[in-house]
Amino acid sequence: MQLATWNINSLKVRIGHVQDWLRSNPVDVLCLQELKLTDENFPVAEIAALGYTSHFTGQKTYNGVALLVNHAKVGEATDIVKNLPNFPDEQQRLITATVGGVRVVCGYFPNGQSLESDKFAYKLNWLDALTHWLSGELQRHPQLALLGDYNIAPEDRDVHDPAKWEGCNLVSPQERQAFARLQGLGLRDTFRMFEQPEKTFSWWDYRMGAFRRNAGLRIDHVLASAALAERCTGCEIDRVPRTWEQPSDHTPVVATFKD
DNA sequence: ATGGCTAGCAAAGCTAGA
Repeated sequence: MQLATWNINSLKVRIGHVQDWLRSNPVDVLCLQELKLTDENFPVAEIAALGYTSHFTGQKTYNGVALLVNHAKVGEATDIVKNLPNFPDEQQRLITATVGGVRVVCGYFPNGQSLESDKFAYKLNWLDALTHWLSGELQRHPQLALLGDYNIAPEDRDVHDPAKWEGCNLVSPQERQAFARLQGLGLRDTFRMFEQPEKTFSWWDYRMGAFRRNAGLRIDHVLASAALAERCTGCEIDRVPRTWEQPSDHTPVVATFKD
């Protein structure tokens, strides 16, 4: 079983990239973030033509998340939950479903903007609510994966220039503690279960030739519950779509699990 | 390299992203 996550930064602009990527990477579930469109504008037919069922919760302009399910390989998704039941929120940042015996949680974590911002407090509150909700969800579903754009680089080796970024939004101690609390639930960062090339990142700024200089961050993650992590045989970041014309600033992360 | 892209909204520069 393969689970993937990709912040596509506007599904309207990137539908062609999603189609191209899924044709060469027919994963079982693809989690998308930053749809930036309302539900009535979701390209259900284009995704269905690829053999995937779409489940999504969108909003105008911002946020929006989706689960694309390869129904021929893993069957249809069940028990779909949109957003955090314990955190009323206008912003559409979470969608969860059971697919192929795994509870798949797709999240677009708040960015935070800066440590002084109200958005940073919102980010920490959102992370707190997510952690509490997940503790119950893990009891109900021992096989669970949390995929998405976390907007957190968990360690300095996930940052191209740790000195420059020290204490900043995305790498601050508060955010890394929140990430550690997720790990405290038994969730494991599948990427770090395996040997990886140094300076492997999942996001590069559009500006300043950041991709060319590999000046990136690893902020997109696949975390797996203890029981699911036992089945994990690999986790890779696919930087190829970042080389395509008019790319998303994020690139897909794919985790593979034994049946 | 100290936001110097990009997308959305809407019709010109704003907000937001990370």
